[in-house]
Amino acid sequence: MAPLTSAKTRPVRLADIAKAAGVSHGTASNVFARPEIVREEVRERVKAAAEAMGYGGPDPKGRLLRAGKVNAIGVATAEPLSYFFDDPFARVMMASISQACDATGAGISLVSAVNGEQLAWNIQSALVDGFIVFCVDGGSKLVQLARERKLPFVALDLDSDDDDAVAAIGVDNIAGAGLAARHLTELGHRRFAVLTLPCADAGFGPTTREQVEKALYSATRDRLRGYFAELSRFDIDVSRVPIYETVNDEKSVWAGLDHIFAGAETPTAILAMSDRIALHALDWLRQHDITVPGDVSIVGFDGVPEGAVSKPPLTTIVQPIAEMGRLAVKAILENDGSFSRQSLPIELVIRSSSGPSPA
Amino acid sequence: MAPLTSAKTRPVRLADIAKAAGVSHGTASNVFARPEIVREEVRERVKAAAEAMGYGGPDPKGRLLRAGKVNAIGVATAEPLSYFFDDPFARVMMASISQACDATGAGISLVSAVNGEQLAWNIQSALVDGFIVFCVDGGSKLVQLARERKLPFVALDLDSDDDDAVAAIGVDNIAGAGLAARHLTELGHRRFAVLTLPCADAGFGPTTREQVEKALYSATRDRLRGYFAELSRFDIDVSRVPIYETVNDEKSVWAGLDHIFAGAETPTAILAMSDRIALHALDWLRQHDITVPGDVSIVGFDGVPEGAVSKPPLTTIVQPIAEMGRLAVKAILENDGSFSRQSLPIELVIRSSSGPSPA
DNA sequence: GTCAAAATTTGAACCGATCCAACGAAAGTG
DNA sequence: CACTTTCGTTGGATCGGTTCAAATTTTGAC
Repeated sequence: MAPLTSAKTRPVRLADIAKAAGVSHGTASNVFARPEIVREEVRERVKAAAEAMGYGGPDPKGRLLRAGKVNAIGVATAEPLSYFFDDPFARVMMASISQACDATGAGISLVSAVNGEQLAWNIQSALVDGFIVFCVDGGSKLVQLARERKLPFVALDLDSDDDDAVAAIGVDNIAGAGLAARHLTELGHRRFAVLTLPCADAGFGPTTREQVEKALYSATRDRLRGYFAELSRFDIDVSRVPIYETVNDEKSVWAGLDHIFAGAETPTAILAMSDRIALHALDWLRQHDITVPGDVSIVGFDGVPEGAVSKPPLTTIVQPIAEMGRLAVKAILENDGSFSRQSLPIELVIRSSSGPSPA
Repeated sequence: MAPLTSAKTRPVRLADIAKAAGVSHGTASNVFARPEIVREEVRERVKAAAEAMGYGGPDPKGRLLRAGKVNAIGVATAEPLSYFFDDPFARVMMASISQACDATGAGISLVSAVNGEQLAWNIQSALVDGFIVFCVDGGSKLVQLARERKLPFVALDLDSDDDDAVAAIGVDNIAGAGLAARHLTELGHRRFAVLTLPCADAGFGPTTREQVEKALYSATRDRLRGYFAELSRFDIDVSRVPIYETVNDEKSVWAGLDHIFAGAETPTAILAMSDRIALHALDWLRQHDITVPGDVSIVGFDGVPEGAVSKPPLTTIVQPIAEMGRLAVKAILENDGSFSRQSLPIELVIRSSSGPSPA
């Protein structure tokens, strides 16, 4: 009773079929990797043996070790994995990253974890040739982890504070935010409110300029700086502009508007730090019979496709998301070490969510 | 300026730091894998050596080979990679797959390719413990490829024809389609049109029952069968029901409706094989001032979240997408070989896109 | 029939870790 | 002080392939 294939495991290796076919493992390997250099008769014999023994082809695990290259890039975020499929910005970015990967034949590994411990492990053990890091929240920890791995990586975000020798691709958030604020002031608006992206680790609520300056995520900081710099230029007292921190979801945005419009002096213009925030705000305003842009104007940030078909279509600062994705993939794949940081142009796209101040 | 990676190579291996620290490679390995069993003094010495030599921790490539398990599951489709981020059904499915993976700490690798040659290679060389196969189009080839890899895999789709011993999770498309057709007939509708998912390899246009029977993707076949079986039961002459094949995008759906509504006898009820089709149809109808459900009723299929907030909200057959994702991941991860195929319940959710026949 | 060139095949080395049986030293026991 | 445990460390085996210089067989020319 020879214990043959125990149906549980697949202990059939290349060496096994080589022996079965009566050739060396070197030749067996060639049959799969470079069939043209092995004599037809032998090739068929090996293939037959493989077939007979239920061999599924060379195991990539083995090849990988020898080759060194995984041929896949990791995309990392500190959000839960589903972030990639839920968030509009992430989706557009991922779509362009995928296209770039498709074009070069590289695969994509999604790396994430909410729990910090787990995240570290996931990054340390990810089988990838490099990382693209989504610096949404807790970005610096991610960057830290990615760097420790000593693999090429690019951060999708330009941190204006530390030009820390970390390779990064992003936009000038300060300038972009300035564009938004300037657009609204030029339309005559003087009473503003700001809906921010997350600053602290969790939670939402009214916040202050000082708090936002401490935000983990640099884009949040820079966008507020951009808004306020421009508003100040128009002699608007930014210390009186209400700032509400959201977590980029419907609930917190609605709570923010509840809060803002409960005040005595309601704004005629809202600066939203993401299109997602702006779109949720549009819903809230519609439900409260506040017309846009009649009563209130709103400008988003990002330029996701949903903004073009919302009601009304959203005026926003569009980032060249597709281009960013493409460059990020390129930076990883063709990593020659030279790449450092790249700032891409943003653009104000005026649609119908902004109009003259009612006052 | 900072000396990040030496950019070219990273020839520093565990063995190198072991030598540098004057310990055996076994001990060096333990320092990283089971620090608690090595004496503190030694541990620190090895860590210091690692730090000094710029060692980024044990390379997963090596560990992988020894461990055998990749701890990642592959999600495969014959569509371009961006399908995962564009298609509403895929997105919901992926979100639930991600959640299940997050919960178990497994990673996700996206595997795809439009080009067949490339697809085969990508599947053969994917570093995963198993595959979840999206059987959208060209499903059988994918299943074939996945099977050859001799790894556990689950197809997300129940093919009513070949219960081919392939593990699969899906819904009873025939019954689901029946539910949709019955709902509309009970509302008095007698003039129908069907918008199908892709059948042939590419292209769209008017088609016939016979053509659809040859569809590559079983869901397309089964849904049509379900529609027609139920309609026949109500003595509707299904041979006169126009069938238009779409490719599940706006362009083909609109072309389909152009075609269908150009006919003499326009339908009062549309059976759409996906919510995506139904949603695009809703847009077309609105633009043509055809009221829904006043003039025309429409029922979708899938139950994607967008359907709940469309105008009007979509009556549809909802699949338990989240549950399917969860089960699929479970099937791969806890693969005990026992699993075969599982049919999940579908449900008719009546919203506002369906109403009594105008006639 | 002989010999060099061309075509194949072989087998050892290597990729970078983990695992484990065996071993040496320190600690505990009688 | 001899004798077991316990603890920490060692080094060889292994995971499953690819690669390449050297060996062997074929083929071709004279």
